[in-house]
Amino acid sequence: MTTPTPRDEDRRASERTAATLRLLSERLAPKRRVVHAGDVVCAGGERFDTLYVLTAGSFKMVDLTADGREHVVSLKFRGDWLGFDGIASGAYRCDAVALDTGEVLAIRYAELVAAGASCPELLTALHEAMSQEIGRERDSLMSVCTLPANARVAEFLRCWADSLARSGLRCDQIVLRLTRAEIGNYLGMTLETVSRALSKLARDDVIEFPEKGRRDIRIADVGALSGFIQRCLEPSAATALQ
Amino acid sequence: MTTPTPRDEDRRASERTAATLRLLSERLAPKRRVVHAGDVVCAGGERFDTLYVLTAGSFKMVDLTADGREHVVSLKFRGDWLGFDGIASGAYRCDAVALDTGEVLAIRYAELVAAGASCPELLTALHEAMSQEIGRERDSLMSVCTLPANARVAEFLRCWADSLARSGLRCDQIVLRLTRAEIGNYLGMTLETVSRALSKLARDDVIEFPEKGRRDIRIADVGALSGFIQRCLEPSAATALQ
DNA sequence: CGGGCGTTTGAATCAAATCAATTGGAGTGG
DNA sequence: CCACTCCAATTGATTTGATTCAAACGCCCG
Repeated sequence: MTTPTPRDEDRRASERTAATLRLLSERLAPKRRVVHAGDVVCAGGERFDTLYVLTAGSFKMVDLTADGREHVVSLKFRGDWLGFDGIASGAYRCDAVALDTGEVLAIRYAELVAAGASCPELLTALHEAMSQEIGRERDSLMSVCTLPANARVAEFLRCWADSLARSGLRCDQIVLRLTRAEIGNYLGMTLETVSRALSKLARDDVIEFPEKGRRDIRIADVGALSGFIQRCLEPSAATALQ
Repeated sequence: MTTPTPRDEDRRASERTAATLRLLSERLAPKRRVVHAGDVVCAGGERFDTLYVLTAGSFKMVDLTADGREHVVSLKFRGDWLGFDGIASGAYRCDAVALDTGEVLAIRYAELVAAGASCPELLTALHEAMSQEIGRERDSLMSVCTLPANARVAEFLRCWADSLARSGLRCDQIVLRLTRAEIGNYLGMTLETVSRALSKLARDDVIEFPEKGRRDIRIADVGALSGFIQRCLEPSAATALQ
């Protein structure tokens, strides 16, 4: 089971995003832009006029508060759009920072809406992407609110694996391109707690660290992650702690 | 200072939502629907085909997890739209429950998009509302992740007051139509902690309970709430705890 | 008046943060 | 190649903020 066959659901999702990317390319001839780790697209505060669609690689969205602290608010993968938060206020609200090398399509919002008049599928694609972001962000809010630390880290990995699966990529091998501190920032806990949670997951054989450096993670069975999360919620959770 | 003059920003926001409501009414002649406390619009799981715009009253959005627990994920006020989460999946993802009597406009999504072809302002209104929801939800995620319990409750009140201000309503008087348990559920803490935080805020004269029943809250100065939140974050926060 | 629900408040407990020390890997330069 | 630094990560000890458990109060309504 080194390269498990994708679930139907994931395959369909993957095909759908492929179709959307094709549609956008054909109808709008968007500029393609290759990005490398650390590159910033949609800098917070910058005037909004274009949306970006991620065709490869991954991004973190970083919000800066007035008092200087910064916060990772979401992660983006193939098929996700960047920049929606700019439509309402006319300026991007946070930075999109590339985590590895990848590619985005730059889509002028005005052009997209104009083209939408003659090609409703474009609007449908836009609305679905926005709707999905709303739902996705709600889910992450939910898990932050209700799950204990160990489960939250497990859920984080599960989401990451899910996103990879939906992108059509193998999801049994995750290369974390975030430090423990950044993961903690994203999940609302300290880096020590993240580290402890990962150690606990490894100790329970839910994940594995194949390399010496502990940046990449093997997830033999995504279902085991869900199981771990469940165990954290049960009252008799003696095993899922410590 | 019993009825403070609205800030310019709030006045403009209020006018903008009024303009949007007018536009929707003129172009789409949407059905108006009066709701009473407890009424459900957009039941989770129901097939999606219409969006609702709130013209009066307030709503809570309640998400039900697979295992039966429910979670208040956001609050809605005049000018907010309900049902965006249904676009992507074709079904509403959570219940919208009225907190008091109010009114919504029912807008068929298909009609809205069709009318958008000849009246781009309709699409702009839709996109701005969705974008705003994305930004708003991000903010609430942020505060849940980073603020300690006392500050989180203060922030909750500040947001509620802000929303009232943007609706053109007086914001120095809030009638909580949620129990402590529901507030706690929304903010990711227990009802006891909410109660303690409110008591603390009252003890510090940031809020007041004018009535015997402790459901409505006077906020003489919204700025004082922000000050309280700041104090919670400072390292020498001796005063903002306990 | 009495029952029921929501709320407040106190005391004990616990999970996570903080503080602190150590390890480990990557990169640099002698 | 090794010594050195730097930064990320791990792990342990301690503290603390929030939950849990428990009791009492207040309000509403039959």
